[in-house]
Amino acid sequence: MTVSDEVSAVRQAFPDGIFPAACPSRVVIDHVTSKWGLLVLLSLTDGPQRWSELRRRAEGVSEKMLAQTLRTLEADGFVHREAFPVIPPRVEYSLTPLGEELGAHLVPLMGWVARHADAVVAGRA
Amino acid sequence: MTVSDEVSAVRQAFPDGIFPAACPSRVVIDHVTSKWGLLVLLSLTDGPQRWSELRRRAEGVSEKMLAQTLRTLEADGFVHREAFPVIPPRVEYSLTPLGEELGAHLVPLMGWVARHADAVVAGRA
DNA sequence: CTGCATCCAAAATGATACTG
DNA sequence: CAGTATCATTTTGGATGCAG
Repeated sequence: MTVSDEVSAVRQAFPDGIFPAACPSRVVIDHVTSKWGLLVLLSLTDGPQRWSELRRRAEGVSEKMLAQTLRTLEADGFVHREAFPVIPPRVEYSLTPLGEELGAHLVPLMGWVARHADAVVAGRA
Repeated sequence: MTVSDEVSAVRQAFPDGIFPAACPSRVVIDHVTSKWGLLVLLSLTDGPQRWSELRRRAEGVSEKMLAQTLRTLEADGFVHREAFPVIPPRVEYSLTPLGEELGAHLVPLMGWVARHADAVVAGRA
């Protein structure tokens, strides 16, 4: 075993070590690891945030992609959207309990990447 | 703090909570969380594997994308490629020490997703 | 068997203008 | 402020042929 005990969890889900194309995990993985999905989820681990704040923190995201990402994550049950009927409009996004669980796995991953990214990029001739 | 201590690691890297577009982490994240990068890395946590085996396990990947993914991960220093000068050709891919570290974070994530994917997908009306 | 190169189709993404 | 609509662009994917 090269990694750890958690491997068994993956093994249970994929006994023959194959990741089926039709597997529901593929869908979720695609959403979570999408270009902006990860950044949005990570931002939200800091607590509820407004649209404009998310747009600012996930630097480079277009309005279209942010809207799409948020709607996807909301449909997946990771993100909660709450709109306040005021003028000007105010909408707050936050993680659901499920989203918090997911974030608990994402944060260490991002932490590791942040620590090693410079070395990795530097190593690419 | 909504998630855990590891948050501080991310905070250190991104003090103002902004994920800069030009950040090296973006590049690494894009590779690691690419559609096939994740599956290839996950497969390799089982140990060294040949091209044909990876192609079979990451169900649905085309030759073009597998080749591209492997070259990217190799350039990043996550994957080691060893070609044996035999006929017919035999090429084995494995995780580098860096890749093992990364895999250690990816496996728990995938485990969690595998356990929740069905519920998530079912919940999408 | 393990790839790389090329062409073409399709999907994801982005810039911009506009609305409640 | 928080989006939507539209169009242009980029990226991705599949099919095919070929080489070591």
